[in-house]
Amino acid sequence: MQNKADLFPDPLVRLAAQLKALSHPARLAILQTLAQRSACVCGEVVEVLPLAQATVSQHLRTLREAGLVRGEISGPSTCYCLDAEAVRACADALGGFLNDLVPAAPDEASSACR
Amino acid sequence: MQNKADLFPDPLVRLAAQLKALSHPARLAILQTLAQRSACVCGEVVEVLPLAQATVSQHLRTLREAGLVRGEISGPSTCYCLDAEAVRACADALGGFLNDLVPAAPDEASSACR
DNA sequence: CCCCTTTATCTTATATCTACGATAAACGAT
DNA sequence: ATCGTTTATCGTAGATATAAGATAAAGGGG
Repeated sequence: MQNKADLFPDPLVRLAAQLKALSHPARLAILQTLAQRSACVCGEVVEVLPLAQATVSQHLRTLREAGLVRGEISGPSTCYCLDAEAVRACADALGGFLNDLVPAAPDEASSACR
Repeated sequence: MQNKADLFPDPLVRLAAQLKALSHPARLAILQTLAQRSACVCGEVVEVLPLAQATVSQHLRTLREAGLVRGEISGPSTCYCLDAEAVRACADALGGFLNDLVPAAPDEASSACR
């Protein structure tokens, strides 16, 4: 097949990668859970979600690799929490992209189709 | 395997689905292309992207099914354009979600990890 | 009617994602 | 050192996603 994704401008590739990390309900739920209890204990996340421990760990890894979440080992358990700065940066990036697409003004006549 | 995605709250499932539609660079590039030339001719999109016609058509279908883009047949060709309203709604949905996560105030001490 | 253009769909291949059992690794406690 | 707890990783099955060639469908022009 080949990976054509890298043929696109870098900003698009990076934005798409972050959105991919957000594109599963389990990962959105994990972010909510981490935000609610700022105490970010990993085991709690597993209890809250309807998924096996291995699956949750995998989703957490995805979020870590996307830079939206940080984790550090603390004794036998691991402490996860949102990277608030990164979450804001991601929100800004997508917000900027979408606002560039749609000039914000509600001029409904702007659509050329219909 | 089984689809565990539906076990999550409906708002999360819907938001995740929209983000999934945005999670590929080709689709982001398509949205930009449609926004730039409000004339939304489909063939132009194929010329701009480094992808085969069949692949572009498939990405366009994904965007249509996500409700972000509309298309109507016009003679032999097809006219696509952004659904500006839907794009704004999507931006608001994600913005709302992320702002709920991160209380906007830059109190960097809020992170419990490190 | 017969081409030509344009686009969607069919089919197939390859790759990536999702999910989880099994197992390993790390640590605290006994 | 052995055990129990907690979490990451390995291996793997099944599901989706990506990509494109081939082909069909639909319209315009001759």
